[in-house]
Formats: sequence, C-alpha cells, structure tokens
Amino acid sequence: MPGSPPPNSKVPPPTMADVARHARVSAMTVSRALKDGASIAPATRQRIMKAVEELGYVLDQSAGSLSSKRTGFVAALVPSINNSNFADTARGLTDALAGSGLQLLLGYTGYSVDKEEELIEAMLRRRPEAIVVTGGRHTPRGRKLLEQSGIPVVETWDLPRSPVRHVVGFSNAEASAALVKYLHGKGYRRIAFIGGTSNRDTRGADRRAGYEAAIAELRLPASRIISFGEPPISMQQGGEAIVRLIEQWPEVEAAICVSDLSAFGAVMECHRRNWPVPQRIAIAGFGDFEVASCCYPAITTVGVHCYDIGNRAGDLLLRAIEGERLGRPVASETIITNYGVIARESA
Amino acid sequence: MPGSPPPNSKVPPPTMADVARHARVSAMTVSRALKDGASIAPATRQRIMKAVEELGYVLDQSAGSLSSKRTGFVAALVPSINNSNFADTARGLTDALAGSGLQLLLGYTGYSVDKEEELIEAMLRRRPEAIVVTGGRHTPRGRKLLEQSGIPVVETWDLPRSPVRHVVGFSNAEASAALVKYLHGKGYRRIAFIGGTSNRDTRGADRRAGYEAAIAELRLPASRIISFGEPPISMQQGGEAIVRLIEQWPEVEAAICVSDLSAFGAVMECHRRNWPVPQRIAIAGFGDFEVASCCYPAITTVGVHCYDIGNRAGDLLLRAIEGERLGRPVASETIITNYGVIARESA
DNA sequence: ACCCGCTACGTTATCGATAACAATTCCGGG
DNA sequence: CCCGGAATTGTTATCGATAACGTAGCGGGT
Repeated sequence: MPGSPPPNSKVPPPTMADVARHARVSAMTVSRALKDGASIAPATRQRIMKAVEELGYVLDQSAGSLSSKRTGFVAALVPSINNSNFADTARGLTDALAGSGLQLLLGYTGYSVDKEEELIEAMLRRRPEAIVVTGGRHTPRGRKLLEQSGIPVVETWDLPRSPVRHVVGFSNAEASAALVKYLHGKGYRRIAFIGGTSNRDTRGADRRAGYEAAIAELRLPASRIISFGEPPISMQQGGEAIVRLIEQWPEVEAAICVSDLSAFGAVMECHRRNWPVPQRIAIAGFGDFEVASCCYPAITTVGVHCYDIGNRAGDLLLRAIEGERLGRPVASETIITNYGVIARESA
Repeated sequence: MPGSPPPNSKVPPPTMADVARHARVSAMTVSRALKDGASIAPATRQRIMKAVEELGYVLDQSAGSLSSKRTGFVAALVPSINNSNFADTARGLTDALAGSGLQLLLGYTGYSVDKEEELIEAMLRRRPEAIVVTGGRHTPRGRKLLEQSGIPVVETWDLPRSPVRHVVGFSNAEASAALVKYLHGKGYRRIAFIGGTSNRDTRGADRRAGYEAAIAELRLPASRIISFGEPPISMQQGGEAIVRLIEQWPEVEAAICVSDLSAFGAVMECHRRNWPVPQRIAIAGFGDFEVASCCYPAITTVGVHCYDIGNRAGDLLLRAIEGERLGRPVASETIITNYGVIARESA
C-alpha cells in the first residue's frame, strides 16, 4: 500500500518535541507537566497527558539527567546476589530511598575486589548520585575511584580502619568472638572454626580472626581451623568440612561456621551420619538466615541487622546528597549497628 | 591562603574537554582513545591515557549514550532478589552478555504485576537496549509499554499464550504434572498440594493447575490443596502448612510443595514432630534449590534449568539487538527449556 | 490609572559526549 | 618531485531533555 512505511523501517520513538507539537505547547511545558510540583494549568496538563498517552511517550531520562545533572539513581555493590543477608541490606536501602525518587542499581562483585573495581568504574560512568560498597577492602585504584568520585560513599558490613568516607557496619571479629564466648559459657571448650580457604571474603576472614582472638583470650586449647573451598562456602561444603573436622580432631566439641549456610550443611551431614547435634558436636553459624531458624535442630547463630545496615546507609546517603546539593558537605559519619548471639537448639 | 578554593566549593568533575586540553588533542580524539577499535596513533593514545590518569577522568556514559543512542545495558525484571532460581537466571543472562559490552540492570517486582508495571516504565525511561521479564502476565499498561518499547522483549520462566515477542521458558503446569506422575509411579495415591493463597505468583498457580490436571487425569482421589500465606511462601510457612495438611486430611500420603523452600520447611517440621519422611508422608518440592539437595532427607524435586533460561534469553536478545541495529528485525522466537523430576530421599 | 506580583508558558543556551564529515599527514610508487 | 590512498586528527552538528531567564496576561491594592 503506498504511503505505508516500508516493512523494515524503524519508526523512531517519539520525543518530547513530538508530544509538544501534538499538544500545541512548547517542549518545556511538556517537561514541566511530567514532573509534579511545577505550575501548569490543569487544562494544559490534561492536554499534554492525552498526547503522551496517544503517542505512547516515555520520558528519556538519560537526556534529562544530562541537562539536570541528576541521574536519579544510587549504586550499591554487594558480594553476592544469592545471599539473603545482602538481599536484606538491599531491601533496607531500597526502602530508605523509596520516597526520594532515587532508584537503586545493584552490582555483584562475587567477593572479588578486582570485580569490584570494574563495577565501581562501570557504575561511576553512569554517574550515580551516591555509592554504597560492602566492606572496607578495595583495590588501590578502586579506592581512588571512590575517593575522587565526588559523590557520597558509604562502606557497609564492616568497620574499616581508614574509611573512604561514611560507614555503616559492625565488627565481624567482635561478633564472632561473642559467639565463642557464648559457647564457652555453655561449657564447650574444644571449639573449632570452619571457613573458606582464602581471605577473599574479608568478613569471613575477620570472623576467623575474632574466633582466634577469643580462643586466645579465654586460654582455650589451640585453635582448630578447617579451611575448605573458595569463599563463600556453600551448604554442601559445610557438610564436607564437618566430616573433615571430626576426622581430624575427634575430640572437638563445638564448631563455628563462617555463615549459616555452611552451618546448615554441617548440621544436615551430622544428621545423615547419626551424629547428634549438639550432643556429639555443637554447631553455630553466622548471619541468622531463614534456613537457620527453620532447620531442625534450629541453628544457634549471630543475628546482624542486615536490613538496618541498608536502611541506615540509605538515610545517611540521602542526607549527604542533600548536603552536597546545598554546597554544604556532610562530615564523615560512622554508624555502628548491633549484633547478638541467638541461642537455638544446635549449640 | 589566597588562590585556594573556598572550603565549600565543589570542583566539577573533569570532562572529556579537560582531558583533551591536557593532552593537546581534540575531544573527539579522546573519545576514540577510550574505546578500542578506533584508529589512534599509539603515542597519542598514551598521552591521552596519561591525561586521563592524571585528572582521574571517568567517561560520562549518560552523555555518550545520548549521542550514540546506545545505553549499553539490558533490563531484567525478576520476582525476587532472594531466590536462587532467579539468581541463577540472572547469572545466565550476565554470562551471555559478558562479551558484548552490555551490562545487566536488575529490577525486583516482588511477585506483583503492579510493581512490575512501575519497573517497566522506570527501566524504559533509561532506554535499555532490550528487556527481559519473568512470566507472561502483566498489567494491560505494562504489556502495552513492552509492546511499544521498540526494543527486543523476552518473557521467561513460562510459556505465555500470547507472548509479547520472544519467549524462553517451560510449562510449569506440565512440570508439576510430571511430578504427580512420578509420585503415582512410586505408589502414592493420596497426593496433596501446598501453595500460597493467591495467584500473585503465576508460576505457582500454574503448578497448582498442573497438579489438579494430573490428579484428574490419573483418576486419583479428589485433590487436597492447602493454601497458606501470601506467595512466595516461606520455609516457615511450609512448615505450618504441612501441619495443617495432616490435621485436615490425616490419610494423605504425599505432598507437593510449590517450591523447594516450603518443601524444606515441611520436611524440617516433620522431623521436629517425629513424622518420618517419606514413610509417614512423602514430600516433594520444585526448583532444585541447593537446600533441597543438601537437606536430610534430601528432597525430591523438579529441576528446571534456571541458568540456561537466562543464558539462552541472553543469546536470543543479543541476536535480536544485532538484528534491529542492522534494520532487519528478528522473527519472534520461543525456546522451550527442559525440566525433569529429580528423585531423592523425601519422596 | 498605575504598579506590583503572581501564574502560565515560551526561548535560548547548555549538559558531555559521539556521528558524520572534512582536513591533514605520511608514505611508497611512478 | 608529484600523486593517490590509507591513517590519523579536527570540526560541526546533534542527541533529548532541562535550567535560567524572559514575557504575556490577569487581578488587586492604592
């Protein structure tokens, strides 16, 4: 049919100018109509909305943010997509940002600082209004990128010695030590630690350090440490590790696992082998994952306020963004969140 | 000190023009130096890189994508951040996209089509080069936005009756029916289904429908269905549901749970109450989560190729993007992925 | 009648990069 | 010594929105 577009022609999506023509106003007026708070005659706004509807127009935010210098998003880097602790932190962040019109953009580092560096750069290229990272260890370049970014930076889930800027977290070493002391209080003396083979997971490494410190402080028998698999170690690996542990040190009375996931694997493996928990061996985890409370026997663990970490980081960075916008930078802030041993059946 | 900037002045981050001045070339040359494949004299490139380094320059991608009309990212909407099935799909997508220079931008709908609609619009405002959604049910406006987006659309994890465009998934109803038939083959006759109270989780609803169809086809006793809690139902809720089930229909021999998470909760609750699984009651899940294989007794489930769904969706959309760029749109495609019952100890 | 001030809208310049095209350099061959 | 063509670099226009400022119209106070 003559006049109809050729089959393979792509009709470019409508722009604000198209909408403006359609509604017989200027582009600027369309722009104003699409964000609330601007003064627009109700009739005009209606006419514009009708045009938007008819043309199927969707605002182009990348163009908008170029001129307004506001991209409307915040970047957050977490180690793993598949860890409910970080998922909760992400939820906390999202909720804190909800009213502000800022979106959260997540990146996953896979517990690797190199991958983190890549992601920091990839995120900064998109000009986030703030950035949240997990932990205080970065590559030198990663750190430099954060420092020079010119946006608020929050490090979470840890208490770095020399923070880039803001911090919301807790001491993993202390929390781990608290768990050792809890076990000690229950009468356990030969206490082992199960974790991954490398220090890639810095929080895991801190937990191990806390364990070692507490063992030394309590003058308990020399520490027994099983290192097994690349962090983060899985449920499966927790199961394999507990078997190794008992083969290597049959006299062991209790085991602390680097996270609830490996603790769960350990508990299940004990079940399978008819090693009663906690009679034959007590097992404790870290993180208070759902699986720990739902499992039988329910797993003793350290509860950390994952959601709060995200939520307070979100609040903090909203204030920081506001401060920067007003040309009045906010002082560095460190918020220490709570943790606590949750006593259950397994230890 | 005179000449130094006043304390609260914000130095704007360097632009490409700054780098260009510093390296005594034009901005265009800087642009070329920063993307590989352009023809640049090695000496010039080095000079530019040095300037980039010295100024701490980071490319502004939002400006770049405005002129190049390529934003360099793909949007994917999944129901939940905290579900390893979708996490695997996201990994598959990420891996498929890895070489192409496209980044994945995830959004979480929380199993709500309204939230999905919001997210579709939020994503489209940022002009992704393609979009992946989970499932085939959308709000009318959500669907319209997808259709009019002008970018490749892939629906996953399902086989919609009338797809928007491309599909990579499987029939949840069929997979669920296969599980019923497996249980039937093992001699179970009084088979129940445990799921959420609403149809918000459409894949969950499909699984229930598949269960009902299979029960009818096998001429088994009228179906027993426990609906409990808002989807997605948790481990905890699985535990509560199995108790209700056995109170309501003590004669029940087997239970199919809408996902492995609830199946796990159910198995653990049975353990706690000394109801041997599968002797007192057999329990099966759906999804082959790690917890199902690691749990004791290990949980019989339906394995779906989560990673593949993402990976093949990624391939598909790369081809589609390439096709559109060459002005030759790719025909709609439907890829059906495999599933299979994984027999373990619990059923 | 005049001025003020407010609302509603339009104009122009600009954000920071890249596409498209133009210009220059450099080289070997005739 | 000049020429053609590839390699390298510069110029200009443009992407699609918004900030900043300008202007018209209207009503009310003195």
